[in-house]
Amino acid sequence: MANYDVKNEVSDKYSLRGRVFQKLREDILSGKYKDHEELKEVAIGEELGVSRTPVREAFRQLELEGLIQIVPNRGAYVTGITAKDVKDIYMIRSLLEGLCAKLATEKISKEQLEEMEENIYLADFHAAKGHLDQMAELDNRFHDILYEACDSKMLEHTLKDYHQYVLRVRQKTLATNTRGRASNDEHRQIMEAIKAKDAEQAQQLANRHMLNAYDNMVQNGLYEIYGEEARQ
Amino acid sequence: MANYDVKNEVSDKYSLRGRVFQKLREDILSGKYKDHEELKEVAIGEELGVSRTPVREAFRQLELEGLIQIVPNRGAYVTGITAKDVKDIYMIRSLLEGLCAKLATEKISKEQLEEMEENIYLADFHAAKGHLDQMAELDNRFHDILYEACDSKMLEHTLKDYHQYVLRVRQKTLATNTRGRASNDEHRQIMEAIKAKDAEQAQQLANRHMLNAYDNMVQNGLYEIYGEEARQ
DNA sequence: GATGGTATGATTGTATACAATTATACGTGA
DNA sequence: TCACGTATAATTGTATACAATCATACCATC
Repeated sequence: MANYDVKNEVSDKYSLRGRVFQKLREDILSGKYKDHEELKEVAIGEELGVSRTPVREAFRQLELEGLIQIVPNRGAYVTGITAKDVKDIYMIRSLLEGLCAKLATEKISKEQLEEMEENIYLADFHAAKGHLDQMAELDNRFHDILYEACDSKMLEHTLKDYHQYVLRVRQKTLATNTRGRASNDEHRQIMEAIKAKDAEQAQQLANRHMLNAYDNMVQNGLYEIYGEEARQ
Repeated sequence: MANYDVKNEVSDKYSLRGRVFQKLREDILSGKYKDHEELKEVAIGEELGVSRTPVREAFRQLELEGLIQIVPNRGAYVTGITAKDVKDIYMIRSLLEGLCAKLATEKISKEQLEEMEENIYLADFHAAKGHLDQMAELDNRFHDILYEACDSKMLEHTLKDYHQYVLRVRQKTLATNTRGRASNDEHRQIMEAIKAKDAEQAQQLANRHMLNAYDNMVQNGLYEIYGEEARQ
């Protein structure tokens, strides 16, 4: 069996296809391409200096991500992310992160638990210093550890997808320093429930953690970035 | 705004790319291609009588579905579905179908509710007659209605993905006539809870419906189809 | 015999050419 | 003026050619 890189993020960064995919995803999520806008293969290709082939392949991936819709022989149309989408994602994630934490309580390895503790410790440090970028990075990593620790390929895959999806929003959320601290405290509680093998508690805490993150986001009015018409 | 077909299933059936995608997905899920098997573009292309281009595009989609893993400049390797995956999917679906039913209680349209009632009525008829194919078809449709009725693009998308994923297993499950009837009775209960606007009840029933479906599957030993090594 | 390097073949990555389909513009006839 | 059909252009769908990368086999060297 080939010992290929299991940690390989979906679609490599260094092929043209991968770069086109990442670029387009970023541009759609950031709002550069508006809802229902048509994406033309040659135009995108010329803009990025590549031929149609990698662009087309990226389109096929974006379609499965739900970011564009491809109509045969017609074209590709942007299906942007709306405020309603964000709300729904947090609702879904709330349930699934809870499940994930519950499963992780049984399945987590010693190494993963240690990395979690280290993560939280470090995050305390950066919170005190006001290092927002590092905070965001550590927050990402905390959740990734949790996803990996649940020992479910399916759940991990789904959660990582959603995580990616709302990443842009979430990073702005953490930029409010108080939420950064509160978030890390919640991480600590989750970690300690897992460490104590209290699956029920871990589930509830992870569940709440998501709902809190969403509430905070709403309070700070971060929906603005998606424009008025995205509002439900 | 272009009035493109919103019901368009992911990847059209009639383009070469779409057909290759469907064929490969079917072959992977049915076990024709074993775990870790390498898929070669030219070989697949020759087998299906198409060039590499549609095959490559199908590969990119399969990767995002998690059915294969593409290693840059090396190749595509099958990531089969294991018994553990099926178990995890039902666990996840149990939560999400519950959420979906809860949301649908508020959002369902009169037309959707009527189609549901008709669906259940028809399923009773076919159950009595022992028409297994129609039962399976109606079961699929019941869940699709529910997914559409929750009025959440994100949730609908995720649930449809998972539904597709386990479809092959599920159809065999319904083939046991008693489960077909029981399943339809559960559908009726869910529908009536929605009709009575009892969201909490709808959520619980949908939740249980999934767990029951899984239990039944395990009892009937349907994991066999994935071979011994798939068992956890 | 083991090790390492090079040549060769196989496979994927990308670009481009051509075919099929769809959208648009224009002209004809009522 | 409007409806309709046809021609043309634009765009996507597919096939193929070429480039880059990787795996393998073979041979030289120790």
